[in-house]
Amino acid sequence: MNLTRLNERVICLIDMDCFYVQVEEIEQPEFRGKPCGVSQYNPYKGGGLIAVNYEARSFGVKRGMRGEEAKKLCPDFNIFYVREKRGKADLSKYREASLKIFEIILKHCDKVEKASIDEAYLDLTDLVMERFQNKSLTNVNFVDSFVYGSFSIDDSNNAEKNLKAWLDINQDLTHECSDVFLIIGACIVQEIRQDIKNTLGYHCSAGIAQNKTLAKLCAGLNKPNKQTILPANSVEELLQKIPINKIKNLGGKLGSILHEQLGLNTVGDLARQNLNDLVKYFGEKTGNWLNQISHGIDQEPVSSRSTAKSIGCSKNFRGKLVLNNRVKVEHWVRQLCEELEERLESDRKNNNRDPTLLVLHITNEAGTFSKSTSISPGKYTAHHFVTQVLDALNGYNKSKTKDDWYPAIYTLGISAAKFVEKGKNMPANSIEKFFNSKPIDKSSEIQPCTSNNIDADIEIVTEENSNDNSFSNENNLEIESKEVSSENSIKNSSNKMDIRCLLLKQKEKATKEDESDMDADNFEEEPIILIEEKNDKKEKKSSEKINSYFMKNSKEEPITDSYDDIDYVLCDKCNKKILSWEMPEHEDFHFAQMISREQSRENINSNNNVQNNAKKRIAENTPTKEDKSSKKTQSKNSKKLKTELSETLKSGTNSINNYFKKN
DNA sequence: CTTGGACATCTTG
DNA sequence: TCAAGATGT
Repeated sequence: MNLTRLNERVICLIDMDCFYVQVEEIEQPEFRGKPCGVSQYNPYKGGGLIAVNYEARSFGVKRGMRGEEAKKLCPDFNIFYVREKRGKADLSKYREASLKIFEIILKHCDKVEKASIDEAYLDLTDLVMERFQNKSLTNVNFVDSFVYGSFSIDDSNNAEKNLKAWLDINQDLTHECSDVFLIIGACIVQEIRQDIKNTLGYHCSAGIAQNKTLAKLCAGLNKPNKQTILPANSVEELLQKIPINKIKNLGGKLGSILHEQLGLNTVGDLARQNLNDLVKYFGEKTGNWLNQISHGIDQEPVSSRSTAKSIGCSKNFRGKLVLNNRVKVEHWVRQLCEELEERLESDRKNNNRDPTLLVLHITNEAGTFSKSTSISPGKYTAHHFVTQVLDALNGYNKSKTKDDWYPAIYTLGISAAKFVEKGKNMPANSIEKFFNSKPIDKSSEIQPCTSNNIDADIEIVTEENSNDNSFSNENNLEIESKEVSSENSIKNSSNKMDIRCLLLKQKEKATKEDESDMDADNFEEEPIILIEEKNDKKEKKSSEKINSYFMKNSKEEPITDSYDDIDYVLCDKCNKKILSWEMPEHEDFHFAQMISREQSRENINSNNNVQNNAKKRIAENTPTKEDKSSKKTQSKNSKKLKTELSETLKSGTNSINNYFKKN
């Protein structure tokens, strides 16, 4: 037995290149090799692009662009439209394609974690060790592989030479070292990718490294249709210059706190921070995680879970579409519940499980809230959901008149969760429920059946096993991993002192201002996170937005008999008054028309600019958080601190410097 | 001290 | 941006 096996893994991320586009291209091969994109909603604007193939990217077309914008950059740009149902995207075609791909992957490897509709993590350790120990090493014959790092002495810019140089160093594949394991892993990955390509026609990219975070990171280094190996010895070099937000889980708020408020640019900068400071700052868990990840350490296992923990749908209602009366609210509750029922039904078939929890989520001007109720056994129909949801929703309606709804709803979401095996959903509060409704834990699906499960009779075990090949309804879109720019200036100055000083200052300040109920020891343990008030931007623009909202309305919709104005929207396609909550369906109608025209090869590219106006971003009142200040669970002290600090920080351009200046 | 309910918030494509 | 989920408290 070799030591290496005990603490090293070979992990891979496989990521389909512009997945949705590939699905369409395979369906309609005549578009292969041409610049294409898949777009969603707002068909008359050319839609918002959710996937763009590489031919189109070379013209500068990007995800998120409008179809028409893309056409300007690339006149031959082809747009595929996602099917819509109830005013929302219907991704079933892509889910089915995804399933086929995963079936192939699973033929090669059983430790597969579905990370999204087009991404999978594989733990190849066992397979690699098997080949290593059997010495069943196929010839290393990489066709589209890269290695990260500089190994070629003479010409380090030549990727091919570089790879060859690295392979030469690790010529002896019987030599037990992590590079060899990665090479064997990369062979396996190449086989899998080739199988996918040969069987289904999809090309994909992959990263091979020692953990999930690194695999994901290096998968994005060379695309499309390429795979990248990250040797352990190159990790530091890579992280040194990689921007923090490229790391999985640091692409959002936490990442921007590190960047904007602490002035850290690269993972290397993060690695130079003092662990204690990170812990003080972000709490035990996050602080330690940041420290580990900054050194390329990530122990997260590849789980075999292949179904979602919750299934839900939601919709935003912007501008005049806000749900400000009961009719609209009930209409949309029904739509969402129907969709949910539909999706749960197929989930029930595929995954043999029932949800036990129904969750309502809303956003209005007072903030965002959620409320959950339990689902009674057997009551999985839209009808039941509607009743429950409306019941819960009423608690948020302060309107004094029976037809109106106040505060108007901006976002409505309904989801189902807490799945148990089919038929095991027991009436609430019954003791049987406690013993029988074992939540379905997909992470254990590979485990052999053991007898210590209270209710693991043979039948149930069989049912569980039958889940192995099913995949969840995930809606992630195609991954666009941007080229990692290496030109980031590496910040030289260590930031250790910054954090420490900041902490001291905070402490001082807090002690002064809130002496009575602040005790220093407790304070020490409380993580101090620089919360940039999430409403930053929103608050700024809200009043402006309201103005522009009214201006826009008066300009572009001067018509309509005034009394029912609120409920009607003027369709700028056909100039008819349409009930605002029926616009999506109405738009579908125009969309269908347009598509059929397009198919009959009429040129419709240039004729509907005017139509865009009505759909232009319309102002939306911003939720204020005031109402939430009474939350009982929040620590007064830390909240106060955070707010103070964030306000201080907000007010300056360079937050930390500014903080010190002010103090 | 552990677990679970009920929300709130974050991350991602 | 929006929608879907997962994670944190």
